[in-house]
Amino acid sequence: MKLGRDFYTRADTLLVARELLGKLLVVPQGGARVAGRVAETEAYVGTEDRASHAFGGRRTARTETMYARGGVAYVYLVYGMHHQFNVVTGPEGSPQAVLVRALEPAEGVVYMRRRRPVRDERALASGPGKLCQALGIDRSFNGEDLTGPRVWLEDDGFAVAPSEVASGPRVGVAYAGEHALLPWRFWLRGSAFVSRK
DNA sequence: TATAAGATTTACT
DNA sequence: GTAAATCTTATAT
Repeated sequence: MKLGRDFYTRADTLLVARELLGKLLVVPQGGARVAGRVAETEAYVGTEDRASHAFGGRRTARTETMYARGGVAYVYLVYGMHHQFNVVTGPEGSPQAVLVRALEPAEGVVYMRRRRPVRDERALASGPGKLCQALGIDRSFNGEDLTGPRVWLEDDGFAVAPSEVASGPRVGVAYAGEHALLPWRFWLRGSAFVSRK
């Protein structure tokens, strides 16, 4: 079933990041379901996190979405060419989000392959930019309500035991100093679909 | 105004 | 392993 507002608005973003593992990210298109199981996430926590776009309370046209209430999509462009899909968490005015970094293709794989002609299924969505290309997520999804009909996360009963969740430092945030070392990246232990080997 | 660097991926050496 | 592609934002002229 589709995750409701209450899942996202909780205060503990790290908990949301952990619990998103194993859920399905669904983007219906062409009358079909296109979905992947979340294999890797990263938490970006509020104004104190030097790695976060909202560090120090920064507020720009791009980061405005991070300040929305939990349960909306934060989609932006990095390096001028790759989209990143995030889930906003916490209450309105609290800029926190969880970056979805990797998916295991689950439904509508043919639609994903149409946009990403790769041989190995493991390369379809094993990275934050890759999964956006595979699912057709672009900036038009920024601010989209995750309890609405265009994109959402759902629980299909797939259980993830605590021992199956691994954690470690986040990727690509070396500029964040000591905050770059915090174990705020989570992934399914042993999954072949995470972004790094 | 100009420049540098980034929550990355891919192709080529 | 290194480099290129190229939009947004921050900081320096």
